[in-house]
This record gives sequence, structure tokens and C-alpha cells, in this order.
Amino acid sequence: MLSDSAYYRSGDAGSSLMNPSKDNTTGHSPIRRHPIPASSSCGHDEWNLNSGHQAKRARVENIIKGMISSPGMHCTNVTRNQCVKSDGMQEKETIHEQDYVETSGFGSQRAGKQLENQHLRARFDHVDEVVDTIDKDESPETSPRDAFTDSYSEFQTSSSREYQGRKSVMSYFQSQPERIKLMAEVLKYELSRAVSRSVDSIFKSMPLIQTNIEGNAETDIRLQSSVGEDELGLTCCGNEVQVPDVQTEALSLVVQKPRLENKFVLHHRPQPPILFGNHDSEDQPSERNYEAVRQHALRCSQDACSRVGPAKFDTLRNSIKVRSKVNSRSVRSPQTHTVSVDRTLMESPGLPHVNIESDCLVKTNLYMLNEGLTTNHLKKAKLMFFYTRYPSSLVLKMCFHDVQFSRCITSQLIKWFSNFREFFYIQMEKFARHALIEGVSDVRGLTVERQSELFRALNMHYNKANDFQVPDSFLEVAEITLREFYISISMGKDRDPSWKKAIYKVICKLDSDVPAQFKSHHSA
DNA sequence: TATCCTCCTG
DNA sequence: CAGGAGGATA
Repeated sequence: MLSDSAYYRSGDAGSSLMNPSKDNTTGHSPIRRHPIPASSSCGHDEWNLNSGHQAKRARVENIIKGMISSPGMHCTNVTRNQCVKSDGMQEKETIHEQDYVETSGFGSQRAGKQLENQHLRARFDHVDEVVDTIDKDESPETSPRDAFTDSYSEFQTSSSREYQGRKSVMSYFQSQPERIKLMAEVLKYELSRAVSRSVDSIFKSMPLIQTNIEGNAETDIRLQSSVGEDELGLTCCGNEVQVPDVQTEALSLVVQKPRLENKFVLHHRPQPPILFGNHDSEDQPSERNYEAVRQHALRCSQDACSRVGPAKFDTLRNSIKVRSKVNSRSVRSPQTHTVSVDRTLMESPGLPHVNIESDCLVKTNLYMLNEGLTTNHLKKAKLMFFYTRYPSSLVLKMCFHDVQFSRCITSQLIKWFSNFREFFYIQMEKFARHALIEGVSDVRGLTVERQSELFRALNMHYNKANDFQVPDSFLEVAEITLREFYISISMGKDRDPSWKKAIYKVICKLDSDVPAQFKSHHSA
């Protein structure tokens, strides 16, 4: 039997780090306040758009989704092209008439039909509100209450399809609610158009967009609109309007293949490096430049918003945004500042000219710090855990030099290691108890080898890809921890609520130095 | 008071 | 993994 002191290093343990307060049985209040949304933490940048716009956007989306899923809404298999482009409006008319017959009980027939129609009616009241908003935003001189016949006729026959529907939909609804299918089409079309215009606006205003896909390539993609500035407002649909047929989601609107093919020319020619930051000193990134990028993005967004109207713009906002909390999933290489574009946008099959491994990749001289931790950082932190279970903030800063440290980032890193420890100790306790149950009588029989089940569990957690050679020192620490748990449990110390505290006190002294490769500039 | 830790929960 | 509660420490 090994004595406890066998594992102890000399020295004072009076660190604040060792204050395990409770054991598992120590009760917390059974009533826990649930956390506020994660995005609220850490103060990452958000688009400072009016929250009312979000509400409007949500309403529009709800309305359209509701329409798509509503009974009697059979237009979902009809593409926007079919609805707008083809001279098949006659055909549409026929369909609508059929629907009219099917739902003609509005207000007078079976109760079920009444309820259904009341439901639809209520929905259209929302549409009324939204369309009013849109009208105010875009054409204040136009009354939303124009006669149905005029506007519907316009929708059907206008050679300038830019205008169709919007002015008319309300009166159209109010007079002929059974034709809501057409309304759905109109709204979908409007949304699509607005999003397209927004994309144009942003890409024109912010021609250089860096994106990083799958964390293995940063691509500077020169996006240029192939049309003139004056076309932005109206002729983004000049060729044809391609609107998703069923899934009227904002994102799918953005990534429509034909639109992008028609609209954007993705130049592959090498571009000069974009130097957002202070490239004289890696250790002193320019926060002002960093902020300038954000402000520029914000201005672009506001510009686009002013063009398309806030309600519509929010649809776009959902698709293209400056990453905040998402950074942990949006893998970005260090030393770059990116205005991330939603991956689905850049991965659109409609971007044949985009080579993710583009030669215009600009890595050098980009000394911007990440404002958030990425999955690569997480992976690195896990590997660091093989060396240090209780890293100091200094070590963290040395190893995550590419991150702009803030209280928030530090806390997150500390939390990560806390979680790592938690998993580590849980495994140790589990295997120690298992050994006791299996009748292991001598602590010397407890070892941690690379072939052992315990090691595999740990390796799976911290080194899932198994692409890192776990140092022997970690195996030693694991073995010591396992034996500590075994001894404590076998001695019945686990009856003490704070029995783990002594173990933690031992383990925290077994940290070793993190290899230099973790501190190098290319290790993240 | 700020920070860090463990524990618990989702 | 993140968030919160609650404790310990400087």
C-alpha cells in the first residue's frame, strides 16, 4: 500500500485553486434559474439593429411558413419562376379558382371551415401589418390600400415585375382570402428580391470577404457585382427571379444558385493583403482597426437595410453576420480577422468559381486576433491538458496568443479546463470504484497503460483524432490520480463530503510545462 | 470585490 | 460544453 505522501510534492498548497467545496451529495438548491441565452454573455458584437425589425422579420417568416404549411395552400410546389415568369398566370388563376371552391365556406359554412378561415384571417391581419410596414419603408407615397383590381392586374401583367403584388396584397386578401396562395407567392418573391438586393449591397460595399471553411483554408474572395450601382435597386431580378419553391427560408433565398451565378463574378486574381491590424507588432494588435472593420460591416448592413427596408433586411442579417458566439463552431485560423460569411452561402453550388484553396489566400502579415475561441482552440486546450490540468492565466495567454484576451475569453478557457478536469476526475473515480468492486486489493496493481480502457477513454475525450502522442507524464498523472481515488475510497474517505479535496491538492501539483510547440505561433 | 474552483444541470 | 450556484481566497 502506497502512502499518500508518496505522490505529494513538497511545497505549499495554499492556492485558491484548491477549494473544492462540495461533494456530489451536497445539495444545491433544487430550484435553479436557467441561464440566460449564451449569446448574451461575453459581450460579443452583435448587429445593432432595431429589435423591432427582428420582430417584423419574424412575423413575415411566420406568416410565410404558416402559409406554406396551411391547408389549402398548395402553391408550394410551384416555383417562383413559375408563378412570376411563365405566362402561366392563367394556369395559376385556374388553380386559385379551384381553391376558392374548396374553401368557399368562409364565414358561412361548416364550423371547421370557419375556424380554419378565421385562423387564416388572423394570419392575414399580421400580413396587413407587415405589408404596411414594407410600404412605409419603401414607397411611402403609395397607399397599401390600392384597389385590388389594379394591383392584381399589375401583378399579373406588369412587364416590370418589380412592383407586383406589394401594394395589392392587402386589399386582395381582404376581398378574396381564398387566393392566399398568390399572396404567399408575392411575399416570397418580395423577400427573395430584398435579400438579393441586400447581398448585392453588402458585397459591393465590402468587396473583400474572408471566409474560412472547415478550418483549413482562408479564402479571400473578391466579390463584385456584375451590374452597375444603379441597377441595385431594381434589376437584381433582371434576368429572372429564382425563389425557392418550398422552403422559403431566408438562407435558402440567399444561396439560390442561379442568382449567384448571374449576379456575382468571383474574381480569383490575387489581391493585395488585407491588413486590418497592426502588422508591426503581433503582440499589439490594433483594436482600432479591428473596430473599424466592425464599423464598416455595420455601415454596410445599415446601407443595405436602408435600401431594402429593415423588415426585409433582417432576413439577410440572419444569413450574413459577424460571428460572435458562433466562433466556437466557425473554425478560423489564428491571426486573421474575418467577417464570416455563412458557410452555406459560400458553399453554395452556385459558386463554381470559388476555390476554397484559393491562391489568393492571404495569411501573411495578418496579425489580427480572434475575438473568440474556435474549435481549434478547444482542440489545442484539450491537448494541453495532457501537460497541465491547472494552467495559469499566463500559460493560457502564451498558448493562445492569437486570441484577444478579455475577461470573458479567460473565463471561457478556465471553464474549459474545469470541464476537462471534471471529466478526468469522474473517469478516475469510476475506474477506481470499478477496481475495488473487481477485488483489486493492492494499489500497485492499478496502472494506466496506453492499452488500458481508462486511457482509451481519456484519449477519446482529449485526443479524439488520436493524432497526438500523449506524453508518458500524463499516464503517470492518471495513474497517480487513479490510485489516489482508489486509496481514498478504500479507506472510506468518500464519506466525507469534501473527500476529493485532498486528491485535487495532489493532482494540481503534478502539472508539467507545456511544450514550446504549444506556444509557437503556428500551433493553433 | 474579483477571481477561481467545484458541483450540478441542461 | 456552457451557465449558474456557492464557497474560498487574496
